[in-house]
Amino acid sequence: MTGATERPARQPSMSDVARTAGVSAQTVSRTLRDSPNVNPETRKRVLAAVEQLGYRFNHAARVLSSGRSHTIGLVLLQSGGYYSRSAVTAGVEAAAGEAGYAVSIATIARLDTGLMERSLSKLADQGVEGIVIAVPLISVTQKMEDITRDIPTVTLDGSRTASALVLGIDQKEAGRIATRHLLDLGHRQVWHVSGPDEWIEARQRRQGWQECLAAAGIQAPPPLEGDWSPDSGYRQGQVLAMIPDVTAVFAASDEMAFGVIRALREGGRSVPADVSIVSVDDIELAAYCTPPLTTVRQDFYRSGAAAVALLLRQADAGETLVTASLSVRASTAPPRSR
Amino acid sequence: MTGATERPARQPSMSDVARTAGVSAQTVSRTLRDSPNVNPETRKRVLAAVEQLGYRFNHAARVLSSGRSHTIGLVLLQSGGYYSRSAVTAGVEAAAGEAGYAVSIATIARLDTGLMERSLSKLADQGVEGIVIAVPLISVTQKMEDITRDIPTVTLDGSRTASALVLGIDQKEAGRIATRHLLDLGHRQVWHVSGPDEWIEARQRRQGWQECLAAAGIQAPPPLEGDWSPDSGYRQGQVLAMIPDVTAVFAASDEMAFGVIRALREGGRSVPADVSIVSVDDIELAAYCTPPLTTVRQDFYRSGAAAVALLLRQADAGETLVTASLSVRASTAPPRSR
DNA sequence: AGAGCCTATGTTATCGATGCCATATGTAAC
DNA sequence: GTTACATATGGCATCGATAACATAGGCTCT
Repeated sequence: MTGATERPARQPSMSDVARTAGVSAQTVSRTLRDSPNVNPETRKRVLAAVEQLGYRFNHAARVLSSGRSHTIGLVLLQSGGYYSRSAVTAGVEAAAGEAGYAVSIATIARLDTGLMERSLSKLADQGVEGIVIAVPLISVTQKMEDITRDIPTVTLDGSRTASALVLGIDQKEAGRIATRHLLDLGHRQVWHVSGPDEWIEARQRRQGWQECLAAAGIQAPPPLEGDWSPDSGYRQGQVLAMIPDVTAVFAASDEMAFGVIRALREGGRSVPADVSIVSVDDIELAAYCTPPLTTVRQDFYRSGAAAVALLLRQADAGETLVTASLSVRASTAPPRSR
Repeated sequence: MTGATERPARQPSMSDVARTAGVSAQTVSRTLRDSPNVNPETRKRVLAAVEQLGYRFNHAARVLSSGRSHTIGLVLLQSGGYYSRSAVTAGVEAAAGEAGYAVSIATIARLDTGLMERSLSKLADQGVEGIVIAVPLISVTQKMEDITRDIPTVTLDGSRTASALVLGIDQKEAGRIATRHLLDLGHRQVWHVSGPDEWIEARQRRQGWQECLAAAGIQAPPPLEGDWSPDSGYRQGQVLAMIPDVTAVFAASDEMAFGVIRALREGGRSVPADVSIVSVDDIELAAYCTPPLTTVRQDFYRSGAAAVALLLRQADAGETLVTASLSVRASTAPPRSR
């Protein structure tokens, strides 16, 4: 028979705990939130009841009644550099976790305004209290503006909306450092394999390269555009291999540099004896390939963490949080004297 | 003065929309969930009101009242292979997104039972409807059992709890394929740089290697243990470089293979002329290093997506969802005839 | 024409925790 | 010995959406 005492196997709630501990639900709530005014004796009873029933609180209910979700949204691009994506994610997650925030991710398959809008909406619907955008905003739509106005947002690549904070990684400086290094070795010209033009990071690195050459009185050759992938580096490397004068190349990412090196080798050029290469990122593998890459180090993990700190108002927007530095290894050398 | 019409700038709710559209909140709810019984005329009015007020629904309220969170939790390890982590994340996110689920991530800094418990608790508290565990479960505690009993869980590395589903990536097979390839080329012995022993994946790959050698009547040399990092591969490679007999090495990951190759080179051995190397993963860079790596491909993206499908009961547990296949490139060759 | 059944819509209770206010002690101050 | 204030606890409304039930027309069928 269908007795009155029948119980569905549902999660115990706060009032179940309260009943078991012989107190009110309110007291349970206070105990679990470490409210000051709870008798140690009572607290012990409550905690025992929690343990006994295997109680765990209901996030949704808490969010609804407190109006705080304690969640941060992270927007990532599915393609475009496995390394940086992982590192940023790890940094965001670590910093958020430390501050008691959960992270909800939204990946977009490709750079597309519609997809971007949908991702932001999805996060907004989830009630995230802050958003970290780790993909470039090519064009900013009204809807995107609306959402980023309502919810604190940090962009990690230098693109900006009216109200999003921008975390200052000085990409131009990275381009300058790389180019400068090659010029200092004695090279008279530096070619560039850039990232896709939609990426502000790519544009800034290219700008740094151009400015550095200009400062040295050198007319920059046309940049060769890749898409961050090793394969795109390979294809542009094949182009470079056909140009006899090339002695120095600045690749906008380590992964592309791998491709460039392979193409140059296959084209009969030795690295670094014939051609020197510098890139940006300093992924873990950079030190272990042949030759070990000279590259400009960027701390993605740290910038992810810094983004969260910014969101949570634990840091100021102005701060230059992440800097670039050169790791000199074996893919660069002075030009061969003729 | 403090008029009665004063309005806090809070998000509009369903009843606000209802009022504007001149219908009940229930009708708004039905409209937004595409319930069949709504007059097209009414629907239009409701949608107009939604648009006008910039209404977006409250996830927490929906979760609370419907009892469904439409969220999947993903547990990742912070270290241990950037590539596989990203790829799994992307796969999980894509599959989840397609099914209308959000993804909440929990990263653990290192393999530690306490951290693992905390991550699972965090996800459970958030009311996730399923969990994908992409890190090895070294030892399974009672608490972990409890949570995975309540919430559908898929583990991606072959470790198991009493109730978690296991997605069958045949790591043993990967080890066998790699070893077989080297033996087929004529090598009489194959050394192994393995992953950390805590990882079931590492153990399985090692087992495949051992079995394959045993089947060929070869006594396996002691495996050299790394931690997946290129650096650990480098250190074990230095050991290998001191052993004159070594002609073939099976590295448990591409990243370690990079390190092994570097060490062997520095030790005066040429790859593949003196020593052949096969590894596992087929990361994007594998094709572009020097020499291009021969490696066993594993589709992490697909396995992430498959894990979600399993969770959502759109696939059966038995299915062998992800297979391994060999990508033969230039890091392997027949042994030098003496 | 009335039974029976769809369709479109409204009403009310409910999910689980918290905010706010009320209340009951204890206890220090005048 | 009141007043006054801190400590410990309970009661009730509330957050925003949905489930379950209720109702009011309009239609079909016998």
